[in-house]
Amino acid sequence: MASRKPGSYAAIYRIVRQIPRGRVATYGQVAQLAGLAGHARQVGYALHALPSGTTVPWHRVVNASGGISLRAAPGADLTQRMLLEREGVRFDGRGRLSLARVRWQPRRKGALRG
DNA sequence: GCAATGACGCTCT
DNA sequence: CAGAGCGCCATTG
Repeated sequence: MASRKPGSYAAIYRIVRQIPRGRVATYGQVAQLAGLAGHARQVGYALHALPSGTTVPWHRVVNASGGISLRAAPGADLTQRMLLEREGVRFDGRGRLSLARVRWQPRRKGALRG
């Protein structure tokens, strides 16, 4: 099973929790922020191990295509989209969102005037 | 330790 | 912009 290895996943969950409302982040972005640059797959793997009563806004994590990746749950993708729309995220006719607009921009330590 | 899998990303067409 | 193919590496059996 997914095994309880929150040791590394903890870093991933920490990043996902930093995602504000109305914004989304890609797996690769979360991975890099978590220190797992290049290991985007592991991010998805970590989220996959999330329980139902998790406090992690996993629905704010999407793939680099700006779309929702299919998963084991037969309707989970719809749930994610619903949650995102509820936060004001607009989807394209093909079920994809404008990453250029909703992409979460984490501020670097220090100086990013913005 | 080897083989197969996966909530992905990038490049080419 | 959209679709298809290859590569990346950790987790699982």
